[in-house]
Amino acid sequence: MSKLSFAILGQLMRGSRTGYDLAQEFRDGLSQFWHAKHSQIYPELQKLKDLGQVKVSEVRQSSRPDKKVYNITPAGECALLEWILSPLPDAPVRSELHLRTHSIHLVPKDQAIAFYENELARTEAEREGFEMQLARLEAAFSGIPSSENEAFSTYANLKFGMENRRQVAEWSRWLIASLHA
Amino acid sequence: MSKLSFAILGQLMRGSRTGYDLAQEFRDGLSQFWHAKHSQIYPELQKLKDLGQVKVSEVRQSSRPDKKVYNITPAGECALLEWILSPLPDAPVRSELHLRTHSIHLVPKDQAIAFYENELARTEAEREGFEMQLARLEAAFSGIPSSENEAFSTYANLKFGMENRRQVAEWSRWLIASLHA
DNA sequence: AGAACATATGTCAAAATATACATATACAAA
DNA sequence: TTTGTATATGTATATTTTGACATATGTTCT
Repeated sequence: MSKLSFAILGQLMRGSRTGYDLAQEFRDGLSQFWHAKHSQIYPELQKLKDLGQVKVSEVRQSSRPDKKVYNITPAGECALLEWILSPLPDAPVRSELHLRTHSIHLVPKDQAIAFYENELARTEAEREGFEMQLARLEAAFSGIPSSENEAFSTYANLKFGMENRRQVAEWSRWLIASLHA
Repeated sequence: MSKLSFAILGQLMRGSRTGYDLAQEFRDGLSQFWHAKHSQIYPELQKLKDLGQVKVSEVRQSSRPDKKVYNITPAGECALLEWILSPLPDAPVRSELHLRTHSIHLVPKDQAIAFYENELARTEAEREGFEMQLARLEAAFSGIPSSENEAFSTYANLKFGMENRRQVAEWSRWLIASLHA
């Protein structure tokens, strides 16, 4: 069972989805903490079906191409629940931004400043995105959702994203100021 | 030219290294922002040699196995400098911690709390590691290294690591408190 | 004397991921 | 009418990364 399997099961636990639906979620909101392309998703759904962790029902559509709707099975639920709190392996970090920063003393300062100004703008835009989503969730639930609700999990990750972008932005500003000095 | 190539060139820019040296650096300090195993490094050094971006000299040793010392070439330097400020592609995020958090509402609260208490301890330990390294660098340079110095780049990444772990720890504490409520 | 460990360099197979190829329907815009 | 876009599902190929296998030297500890 790959990590992608659990990513998919986690989504199916929130309701029925097609491979296409999942691909869109991995491209958009979900992409803040996991990412996958449809070329990975379709074969993975097949594997999960063979393992009996999801079941599929084909739905005929007239206005659109037919689709395959996937649901999690009790076996799938069981596997998901076991995985959530199992020991977390320390994931190898690969940040190209910091790989570049590691050699930043080699380049002209003005160009480096422009580079990080650009990164800062991206980071701020992302932070605003998180803040808007958080505000929407808070409005819908009149505050923080209770911890039994799936919206709580979503809230926790959105909050992380917002705080994280804030931290990255602050660091970028420090770096830009240091390069100016 | 893969990202690993640039990771290696960045290290060789700081001085001669063997494949073994690089593997250790990727396992230890460098691993905070890039990671690679020796099984990836040795073939990559071969490719870089074929491209003329590094040169190798074999060193006979009496007290240890012979070794191959790699140096960056002018062509390698040129490729590295071009890469540092080139447009940064947005890297797909894959955080297993947040993938799990996405389903945290499904598990018993007390077990979830224990899980995040454990993560918090790891994060704090990492933060202390960064703080100690930062303190050592500051002591060695009597403050922040100047931005032309390679120690500046190292300092910037250590500072990021420290601030990042602080943010992650704060979020973990918030999450634990929310699960208690 | 034997075991464990750090040094040192490689290869091979499998898994994970990305990029491109491939096809089909329906709707809206130009 | 043709072009583009969203829906919908796949396969094929290449690259990246991991984990296991493989070997050899010298030192230190028991």
